Amino acid sequence: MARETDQGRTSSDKVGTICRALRRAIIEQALEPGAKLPEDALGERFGVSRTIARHALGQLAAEGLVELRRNRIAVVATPSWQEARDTFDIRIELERLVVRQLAGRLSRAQIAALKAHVDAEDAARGGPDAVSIRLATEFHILLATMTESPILIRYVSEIAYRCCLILSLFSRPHSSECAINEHRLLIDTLAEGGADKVMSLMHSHLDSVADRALVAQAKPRGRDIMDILAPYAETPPARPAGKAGPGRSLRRDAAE
Amino acid sequence: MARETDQGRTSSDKVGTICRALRRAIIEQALEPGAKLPEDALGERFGVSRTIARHALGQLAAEGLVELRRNRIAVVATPSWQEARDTFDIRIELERLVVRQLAGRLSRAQIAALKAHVDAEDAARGGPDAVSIRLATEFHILLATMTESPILIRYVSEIAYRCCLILSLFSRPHSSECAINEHRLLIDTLAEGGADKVMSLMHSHLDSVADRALVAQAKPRGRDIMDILAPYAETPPARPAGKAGPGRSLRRDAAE
DNA sequence: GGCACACAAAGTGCATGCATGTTTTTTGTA
DNA sequence: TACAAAAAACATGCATGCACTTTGTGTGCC
Repeated sequence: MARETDQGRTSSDKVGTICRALRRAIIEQALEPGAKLPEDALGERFGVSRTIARHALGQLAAEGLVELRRNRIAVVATPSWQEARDTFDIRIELERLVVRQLAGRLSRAQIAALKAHVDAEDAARGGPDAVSIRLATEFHILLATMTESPILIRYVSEIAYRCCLILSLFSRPHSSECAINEHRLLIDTLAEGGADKVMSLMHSHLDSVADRALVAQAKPRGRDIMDILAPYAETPPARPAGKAGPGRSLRRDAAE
Repeated sequence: MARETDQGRTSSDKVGTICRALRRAIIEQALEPGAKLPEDALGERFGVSRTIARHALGQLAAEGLVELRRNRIAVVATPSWQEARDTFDIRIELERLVVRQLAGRLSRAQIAALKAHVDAEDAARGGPDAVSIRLATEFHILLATMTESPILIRYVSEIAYRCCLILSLFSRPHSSECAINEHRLLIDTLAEGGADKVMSLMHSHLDSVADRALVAQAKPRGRDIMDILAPYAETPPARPAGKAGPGRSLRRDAAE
């Protein structure tokens, strides 16, 4: 009874639970960009009321993972290619900051944890791409966590998740071996301690990740049909063979 | 006009209204760090129900402007000094990105808008510090807006607001003339177009802002009384041994 | 057969009510 | 008077209900 600020075990934190679940589902591409997220369905699935589901969607929207349109069903965010580029630009700067703070200051335990994580990445190489991408992302988040800077952690996490989303949108089948090697190299260089060296290493690592993801600009898989058909729209719909004249709302993909 | 991207301007958007109002109140120091924000009071004040007030608080918490503790009244965030430093570090990198994108690409109208804003800053020089700080912040947000990169705009806005909060916490009476001059110089250099030059200019500008704000680490004005008294707590109250050094602010939250 | 309007189904926007947890006041006791 | 336990007041956590908006569908008119 006379316990002092023991908020640990009794906190239900349903909103947080739903957020985590949805985040994970999104970055593992179980929920593709554009997938609908009705409050009712979420609430029912997680055993809570719409109120909570709604709140969770609000948080996810604040993180940029979900798009919230008024009076319309929320959908998983669908960043444009330009947004994707900008996101990676920001990510590069943020993670340079991370490794700058970390260079030469990691404890042995931390280095071990990082190596263990990369081993896990390695182990997942045979599995589905989604898991590899998630693990690679979580490596970067783990790195950020070690700065113990709440703001940096939050921003890097957020943007890394967004990049995950982007990868699932634009990237073709993911070749993750190189990323894993780069992660190992990153750890070693961090242990050595040259801040500038690690920063440029991180820079080029993320650059190559972005390149692998974004070279093929012309392939926006789950994009809005309006955008996909834009190049074809200049021909008149005289021959409506199923894909010439999109009226208005033909977004009939995704979400069962 | 754009067929989408029309979020929030129309209709009620009560949550957005409350968010904007609270943001402004916070950055103008009408609400000091640590100020309580009960859902009831907010709801009543803005003529909405607790549900909406609660949702708004959630958004603001996601932006880092308010702290949300379970089962407790929400309060305006109170960043630690270390968090403040980290925030400015991030801000520098983000705004370097902004001016990098903008250098040499501003239209005449945009430059005019920027200059007009600085004129407004100038006009507000006699008034209260809070307004000067807000205007200076909004200058940076205006700059970010011109990139037309939603992510960059969001992040810079968020972090600029946080910096506002930090200024109100740590900064002594604000001397804003220099900042205004620096803003003018920034505009001119942006118009000329040397990206590197503008970037380093922005860097030094924000560095000096941070310095003006953060030199006096030992002066956390509106802090929690527990933190304020922390240095004195280690000795019995009979003889408080002067300043034992601020060292660390003890974290009482057991956030797992 | 195609188009427009009307109507029904689905979904969100929001307020309210009750349960639970926290803070403050009251009260009983040494 | 000082102090601690109980209780009232207060505030949040969450579910539910209703109104309004959007969307899908059917019907009548051309």
